[in-house]
Parts: sequence; structure tokens; C-alpha cells
Amino acid sequence: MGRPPCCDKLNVKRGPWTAEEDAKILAYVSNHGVGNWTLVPKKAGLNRCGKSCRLRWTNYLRPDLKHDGFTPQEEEHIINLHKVIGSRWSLIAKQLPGRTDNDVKNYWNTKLKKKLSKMGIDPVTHKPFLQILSEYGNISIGTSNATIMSKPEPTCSVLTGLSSSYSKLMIRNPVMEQVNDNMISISNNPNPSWDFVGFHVDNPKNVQSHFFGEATSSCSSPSTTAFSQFTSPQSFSHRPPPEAAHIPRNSNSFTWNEFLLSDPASCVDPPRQEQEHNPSGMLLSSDSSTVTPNELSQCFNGVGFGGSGVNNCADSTSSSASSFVDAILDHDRELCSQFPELLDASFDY
DNA sequence: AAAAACTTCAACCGCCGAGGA
DNA sequence: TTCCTCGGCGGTTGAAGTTTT
Repeated sequence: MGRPPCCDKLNVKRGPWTAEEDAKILAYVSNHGVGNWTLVPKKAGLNRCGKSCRLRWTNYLRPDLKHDGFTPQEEEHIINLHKVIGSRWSLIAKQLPGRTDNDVKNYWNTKLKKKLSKMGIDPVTHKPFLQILSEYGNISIGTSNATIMSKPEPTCSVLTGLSSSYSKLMIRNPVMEQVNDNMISISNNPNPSWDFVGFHVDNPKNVQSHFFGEATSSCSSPSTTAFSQFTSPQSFSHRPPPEAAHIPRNSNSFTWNEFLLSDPASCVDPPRQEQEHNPSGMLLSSDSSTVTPNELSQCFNGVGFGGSGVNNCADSTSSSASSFVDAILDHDRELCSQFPELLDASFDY
């Protein structure tokens, strides 16, 4: 019945790989090619699980892998793809030649998530925190002023039970002032504490789709509680405390390029820069909160990194579209033909 | 200089769908 | 049809390295 087990997990070596073990894998693959990993340990003379051998090969030893840092173009592409398909790391990695799903996942978890959070962008929903607040600005609020000592860094978090119409918003109380019609400012509160803000939502389904639209796809836990973190832009680290971080009220109006191409250590309020470059507040590039079918198409077709630079997301002439991409686009067209209302600009994936 | 805190990332874990026996 | 493994995936862990206090 069935196949024999791939290895005796109790008696195989675990932990870091040695150069000698790497050499054995490389020698084996060069002679026999890739396939049937359960046989590899025995044939290559390794006391490792076949699964472990496959992982070592695919994540580290493959000759086509890049081992250098991610480029700003790759960063932007990861963000764009994550915005569309969530934490489907293998799919994202397939659009980035030389990168593995593990690479992309680690890079997202250690760098990009923090970058977005420091911008005041929720890395789960890809929406500016202030937009999320404004979208639900008609909620009734009552604070209990509870102090949360165990979360020193995030400036704002959302806790919610999706089955309930009552949610909690945890805010490290910043000082917020309106500058003009288009701008508000957030400055450091010299005496920050954590506030719990409870609010009722008319339609919990809306909250789920907007706040936590990806939480269910990115969390393996069956828990019904989602936890997202936000950090307001005033908390850019390693910088002197800004007098005030200005955020355009129309927070859609900045581009990832401008932020990602800048050094985080010297980054100066990207949304503000964008506002200065574009005082009208018009959208210059991709909308950070919604994705149209056309944008989806552009983002997928724009892969390949042939050197087109910062605008590769819009390079729809690329020939690197995969069958997966075609399938998504076909499905998208089908949906749009059946449900024209999906073309409405307010639709969020 | 030392300790603590933080970051990075290779490796592991557990789940799932496909498919072999 | 059922049982089981394989291969692949996303999430998590923990050792090592780095930075900060």
C-alpha cells in the first residue's frame, strides 16, 4: 500500500549543511539531474532527508540563483504582486528570475513589511492607515485609554473578531492636526500611550474585505481573530524626530518607486515629496489601494527585469507572461463580462 | 568592553493536492 | 476505493551576525 517512506526522520542529520554535503548534492544533480529526491540521499551518500536535499538545492545550490541583494525594481515588483495575490511566495518568486520563494518571503518579512509599516501602509491590505480610518470615519468611537506596554514599536494596530461587529483599534496616540484641505500632519507625542478605540461597523463583511481581505489567505491559523499592525510615518527610525510628518489626505497619490528607490535611512516623508511634486493630489502612478484588471495585467506582464527600470510594472510588452498569468487574466475577463460592476473603480481585490 | 536588543535567513514544520500502489 | 508518499507550499523557528545601549 503506497510508497515506502522517503527517510527515517529519526536517524537523518539535520541543521546547517556543510560544504561537503553541498558538493555531494551538486555532484549528484550534475550527473543525474533533478528528480526523485527520495533517492538522492542514498545515491549521493548523504544522511539527510530527501525533502531536506530538495530544499537545499532549490533554495541555495541551484546555479541559476542570485545571491545578491534585491534591487529596487524587484522590491517594487514584489510589493505590486503581493498587493494583487497576497503571500503566494512561489508565484511571486516565479516572476523574479533567480529568486526563490524563500528568498522573497524572507525579504518581505524582514524588509518590505517594515518599510510599508513605517510609511503608514498596512502591509496586509496595502492601504494607507489613514485611508482605512477615513473609510470608516463614521464609526462611533469610545476610548478606554488602556496602556499596552508590550508593544513598543507599532504605532497603530487593529484587533478584531471577524464574527463580531465590534472591533478594537489600538492607537499610540499621535498628535494629529489638519494643515489644509489636502494635508493633515502627524507629530510625535512626547508622552505616548496606547489607546483602545472600540468601534461598531455597520457591515462586518465590509470590514473583513477591506481590513483583512488577505488575512485569511495569508494566515494558516484557523483563528478568527486577525491582527494587523501599522506604524505611522512619523516613526521613521534612525532619523531625528521630524517636526511633523505630512501625509496627503489623498494618500493614493504617491508612487512606490519614489519611496523604494530612496534610502530608508535618509528617506524624507515620501508622501510629502509626492505631494510637493504633485500638488493637485492627482494619481501619478498605480493606485495604492485598488487594482483594476488592467493594472493586474500590467503588473504581471511587466516582469522580466530586462532593465527597463522603475516602470517595468507598466511594461506590457514583456513576453514573460506565464500560463498562470494568462489564466488569471482569462478568468478576470470572464468575471468582468459576467459582472460588469466589478469594473467599478471602487472594487478591491 | 560587555550585555542586550535587534536583524537576517537557512532550515524546519506541517499542511495540502496529486498521484502511485 | 483507500491508503500512503511525494513534491510543493506558506508559516515559523532559532542560530549567527550586527547594532545599540
